[in-house]
Amino acid sequence: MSKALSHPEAEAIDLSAVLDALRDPIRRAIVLMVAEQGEKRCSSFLHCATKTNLTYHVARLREAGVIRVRVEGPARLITLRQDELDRRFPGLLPAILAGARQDPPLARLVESA
Amino acid sequence: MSKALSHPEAEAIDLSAVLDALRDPIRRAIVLMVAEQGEKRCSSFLHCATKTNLTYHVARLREAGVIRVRVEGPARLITLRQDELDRRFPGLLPAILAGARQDPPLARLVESA
DNA sequence: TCCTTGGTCCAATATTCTTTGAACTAGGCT
DNA sequence: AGCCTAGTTCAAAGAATATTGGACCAAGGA
Repeated sequence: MSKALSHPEAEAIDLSAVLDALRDPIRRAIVLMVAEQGEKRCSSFLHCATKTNLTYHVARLREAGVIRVRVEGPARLITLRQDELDRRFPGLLPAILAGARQDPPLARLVESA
Repeated sequence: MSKALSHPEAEAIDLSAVLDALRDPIRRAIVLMVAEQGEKRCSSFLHCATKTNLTYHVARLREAGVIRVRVEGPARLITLRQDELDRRFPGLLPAILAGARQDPPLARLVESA
């Protein structure tokens, strides 16, 4: 039986956890790319970090409530919890995404995916 | 001769550094209180942490570009770099402050100051 | 001058976060 | 079955953060 990936409820999303999740450039790159291109699989980010390390970063984003991960066959598909997040912390995610877009090295990471 | 406290230029403020600074509840309490009550001295926050520890947290906020610290006699006076921050990352600080206000334990910290 | 107030600085510890390799599992294809 | 793809798990090592105590310093008042 496959383990159910745990996601916090929308109302339980914690500000410290979200800021903590988004303070890392690799994690911001993942989030930015999903924001711009929609659902992505983990392997789309192998140019950012090793496989093991990606598992770690994706788990942090998921546990913070920033992304949702669903299992489809052998792959994990990642989406942004944009609406839920914006209801809980209005304006926060858009502001951070805008900041991420201004960052050339980060934008380059997103390009190269 | 008194050391000149270093503050990053407005354009040099880094998103990772800002999120890093604001991910800590003690630091958010400091920022929230200065946002609501205007200029404050370090000692206003002694109920949040020890003296030494406050020096540390205040330095992190300053080095991230979130607050400005000026020396007046024996005291350090703290203000928010609200306008500069909002020009660099529009909407970010307001969103985080709004989130902080929703947080009962944090709001209680601000009350008790 | 001595004392108090308001903080700083340093060094040590504790904790937490990040990264890695090696071994593993689960699904799907042939 | 055997193999590949996609990703997980674990343990260990390394790096960064947080917290504390003790000594210190500078300004201002008695």
